Amino acid sequence: MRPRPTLAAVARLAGVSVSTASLAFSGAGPVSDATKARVAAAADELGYAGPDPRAQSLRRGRSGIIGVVIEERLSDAFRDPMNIALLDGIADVTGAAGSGLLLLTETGDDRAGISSAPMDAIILIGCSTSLEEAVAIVRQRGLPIVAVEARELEGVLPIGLDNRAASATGARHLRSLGHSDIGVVTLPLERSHVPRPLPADWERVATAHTSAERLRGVLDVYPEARGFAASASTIEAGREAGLALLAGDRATVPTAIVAQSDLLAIGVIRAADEVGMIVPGDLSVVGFDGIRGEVLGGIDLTTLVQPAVEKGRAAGRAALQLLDGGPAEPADFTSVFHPGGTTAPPRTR
Amino acid sequence: MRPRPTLAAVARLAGVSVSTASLAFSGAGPVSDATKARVAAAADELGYAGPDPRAQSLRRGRSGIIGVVIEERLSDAFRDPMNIALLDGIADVTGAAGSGLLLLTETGDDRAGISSAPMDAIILIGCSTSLEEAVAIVRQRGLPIVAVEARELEGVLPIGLDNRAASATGARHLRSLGHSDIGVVTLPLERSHVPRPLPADWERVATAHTSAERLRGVLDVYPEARGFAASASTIEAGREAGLALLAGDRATVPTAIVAQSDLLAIGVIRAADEVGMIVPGDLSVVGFDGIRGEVLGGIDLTTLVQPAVEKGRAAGRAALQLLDGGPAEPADFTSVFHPGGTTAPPRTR
DNA sequence: ATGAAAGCGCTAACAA
DNA sequence: TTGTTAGCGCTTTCAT
Repeated sequence: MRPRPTLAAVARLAGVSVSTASLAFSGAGPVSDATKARVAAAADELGYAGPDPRAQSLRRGRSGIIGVVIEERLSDAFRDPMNIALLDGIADVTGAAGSGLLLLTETGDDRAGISSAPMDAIILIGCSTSLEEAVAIVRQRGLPIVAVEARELEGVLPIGLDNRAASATGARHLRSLGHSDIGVVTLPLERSHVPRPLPADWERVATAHTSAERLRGVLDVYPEARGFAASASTIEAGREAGLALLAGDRATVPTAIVAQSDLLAIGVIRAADEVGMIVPGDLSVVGFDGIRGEVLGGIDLTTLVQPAVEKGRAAGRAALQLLDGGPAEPADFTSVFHPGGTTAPPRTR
Repeated sequence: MRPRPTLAAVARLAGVSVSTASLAFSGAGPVSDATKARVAAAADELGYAGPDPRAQSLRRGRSGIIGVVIEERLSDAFRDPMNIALLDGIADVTGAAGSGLLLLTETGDDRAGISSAPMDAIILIGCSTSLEEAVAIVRQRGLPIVAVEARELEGVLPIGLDNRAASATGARHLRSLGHSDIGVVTLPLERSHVPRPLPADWERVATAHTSAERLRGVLDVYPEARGFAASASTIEAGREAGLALLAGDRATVPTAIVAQSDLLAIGVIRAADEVGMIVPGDLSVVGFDGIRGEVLGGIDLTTLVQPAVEKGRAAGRAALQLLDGGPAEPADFTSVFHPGGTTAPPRTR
């Protein structure tokens, strides 16, 4: 691997000044065609691959990179279709603008990336259980910050979702069907993703904004709902939580369960199946997200459909606007209630 | 957003030279504790967030970023669990080394990223249908290149998989069961991912290395096998391909199908189901990959299990070694045949 | 239309 | 232990 030729070398060979060569390269600017051609020839001969992005970054004060911070390990994060949709939406916008996406995970003490990777802006997704620290670091660096579904935070542009209202809608649907005893399976509420019954002081310990909001929405309608916090947004975690809520005498068990994600809902349905309960005959189940495809196994889930890709696009757009120095539009998305086949009136007993 | 303070400013405030401040910051180097403290205090007062990564990149000639090139849109790429596993393996190694992963897609004319993003090395994954161009660009830039399951290419460090041999193993399994008429559902073979029967001149038009190798493996055992090229590695594409191969009179239809991915295999099984064929009674199905989890829907697929995460780790390690200037170890992985419940002797007819 | 010069913020020699 | 110096490769005034 030869040392990479520099623009200076090209200029020298072409017999022009460095600045002229630079202009000739960028295409724009007043350069005679003859000169342009000579520069091109020289570049070709030397195998010049274009301006060094590192030098460009320094000179222009821009790296062309947008960081995306994900809380978990990639394999976990990508297990949830919502994250993928979100990322896809972001990539859609930023890719079109010529910016690359730098994937940063926040696992362990791996603050390295977030505190020192070259980036022009940062988008925080799915990292609600440890927002503060990330934000503190990034803010110190003076980078524009966009956060998807995070608690309002000084200097952070929010991309929101109507988690509380939408969840309340789902709950009211159950109420209108006649359910009076329901359970909630929440997404992880705190940093320590330990599955466990919802503690009484959850409001105090909860650091995950999305989970808390969705929970509040349900409690708005069913203040007495019992809850169980799942360990992750996976089918397996949902199943576990479902088994926990459905354990015991049939008469003492909830007649409906609101799950905070569709994957959790599928897990709950599976749990119901395992304990011999029919959905929706014996148990109604409501999800959240509106995922499509294979994982559903043909189930028409009653759920709240959120515009995940659009959310991603908005986040990407906001990041681009912020780093352009312009004011960015905070966005607020609305979920749509989808009445599916997993809810029905409770069996009279 | 104030202009970001520079190291020079910190040094001035602390009353030391810039180089001393630099050393004090990096922790290493001989600096008195008193000085260190003063520098720290100054940094604190100014809100200095550490060295500017852009300047560091230029000075050190390293950006700390490793590019990962994916052929398709993210949403497509992430639909295949193998890609996620691969990425996870890569992230595992590179993350530990403090390098970030820059996600680059190769969609459309978006060569921007790959030709000008700041990176120290690049890993090509799942982009076998348009390898050459990508490699040409990157090689020009003088970046170390690692390619996963790609055709041997000058200056590209290969991370291989025994695609041909493993596929042959799967085929021989079918032969030993007594099958004589089999079909193959291949992954996309060319750039234009159009689903269609395998053309006679596939060897000439195929640009996808993995698909071609797996196909050769099957043809080594069944030279007469009929093929159908799927449009992607998805269940739906597999179903489509399956329906195509299983159309027509039961007597003229293959008794076994080798699918080049597990997702395709599941699709084929679904197709079989739709045309009223029982797996494995009426039709044996072999997959490739060894995915686990929900998508399988409880099916114990006969397949070839590849070490995807390990492959990713090897790719990450290789990239790191290359950019350290050291020689890197090409790696070659082996798939393990897993005899599952989707293959059986053909029904006598 | 072209050239000269001044840094972007940092680090790594080398000197003191 | 600390300071001085010289760039990394490029872009952007400003002058010609």
